[in-house]
Amino acid sequence: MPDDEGVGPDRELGAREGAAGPGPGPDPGPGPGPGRRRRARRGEGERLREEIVTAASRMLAETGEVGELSLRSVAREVGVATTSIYLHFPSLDELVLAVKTRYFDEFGEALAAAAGQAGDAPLARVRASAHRYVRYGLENRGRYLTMFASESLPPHLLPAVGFVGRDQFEAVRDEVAALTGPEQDADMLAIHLWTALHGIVTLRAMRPAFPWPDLDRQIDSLIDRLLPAG
Amino acid sequence: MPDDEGVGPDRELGAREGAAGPGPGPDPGPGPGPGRRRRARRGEGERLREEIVTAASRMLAETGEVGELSLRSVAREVGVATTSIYLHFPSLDELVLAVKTRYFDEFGEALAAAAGQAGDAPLARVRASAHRYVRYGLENRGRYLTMFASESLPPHLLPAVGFVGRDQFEAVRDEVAALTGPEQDADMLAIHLWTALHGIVTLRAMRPAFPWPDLDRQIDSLIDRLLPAG
DNA sequence: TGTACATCAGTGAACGCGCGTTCACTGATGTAC
DNA sequence: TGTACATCAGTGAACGCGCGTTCACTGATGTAC
Repeated sequence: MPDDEGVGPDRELGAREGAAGPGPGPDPGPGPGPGRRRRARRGEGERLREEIVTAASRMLAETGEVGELSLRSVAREVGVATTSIYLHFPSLDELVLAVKTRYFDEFGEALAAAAGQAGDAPLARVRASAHRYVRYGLENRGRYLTMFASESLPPHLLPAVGFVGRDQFEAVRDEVAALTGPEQDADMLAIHLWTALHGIVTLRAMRPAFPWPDLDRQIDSLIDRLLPAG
Repeated sequence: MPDDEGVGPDRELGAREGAAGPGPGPDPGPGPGPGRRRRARRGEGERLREEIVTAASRMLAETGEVGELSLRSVAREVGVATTSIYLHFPSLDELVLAVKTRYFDEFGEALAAAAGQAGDAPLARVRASAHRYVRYGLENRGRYLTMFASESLPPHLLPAVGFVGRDQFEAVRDEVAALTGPEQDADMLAIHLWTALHGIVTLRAMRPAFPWPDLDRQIDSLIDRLLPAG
């Protein structure tokens, strides 16, 4: 047995009532059923916090509609009393902020990975980042809309965040700057590219009935136009 | 007095209780007060429909959040019983559709007017359209978001609309096609321009804290890059 | 010219629902003595 | 080793609110006779 820091077995997340279930029913599943959730031990209250963020993240990834998320629906999804959310988040806004933070982290990692796999050639890295940006946004529509469709955070929370999405912009800008060299206005070019990619994701998401061209061809054509041939 | 098409005096929209108000109070203003709304005469029931669309349009223009609009809040704004909305719209979705239709009409007119004022030179017309597109979107944030932030219409209504925004795209495309000539892929170029302009509007609206460059400079720079010089 | 009646335009009470928030409570886990 | 107690993690009933939707009703306007 490897060193487990004294954490016993059967310690998986979201575990509810062990072998000593109350009834003969084979469905002790989710929902506010008769069996209470097995409470975390002292010092492990953060486990519920993690479950809450995960559930809210899953729900927002599906709908992308921040306004449709409710405290009660998250509690239901986790299988916990509504009031238990308050143990970890003072309001729904703070929960949404935690979810957004996670989304941006994951998105940033995906972009960095794409550039990393593309090797060292600047143009290849820009292309890879751009394709990954759009593909990620379209494949994770709910996540992307939650990140960018509205700030939907109360003003007092914004300073803590800076402005979200900056990392995503800077990832693109660094690639562009490496590609075009110092004599070009890399900031302006990167803004062109970022806003254009954002427009592609959101318009395709909102107008699926439009006769869009092939996605890869569209992105390549855009880059050919926007960035000086290198 | 110019020819007024026989429409009598005192026929303004939203008129409520004339000189014969019930009480001495100087405030027969909005809200479900004691005085009932003066009912329209026979055959003029469409007047209320117009008032409802206007009120909903005003409310969505302020917030841009379709999900926050409720039947009851619209009725309150108009100063009418909630159930009266049903006299003209079978559901909130149909009302929102009517508002969107109006928004797109107005937006299309603004774009056409901008191109018209720019004269006959293709490049000048493209520039004018592009600047007007972005400026309109930013100055009418709520309208623009209502038009483009989500379809937010039930599937059975979509076929009736085609897809909204097509006129706006085609206005841009026609200008681009006139500018670049037949040997270029005008559709692709117009899509680049449309998605980029859309990205500029929505990202600026959602991320006001970002250090954006001067708007006109950004748009001109974008056009210089996207469209073949000439 | 007078009167009964249909219809048009709109009202208002009532329903059940999901919501955020509050409050007092529970009961296992760990700690002090 | 045993026991009283504090605390941590979570429950569940209750509140008032705005919502969409239903239903029976009202009452002025216009029309038929």
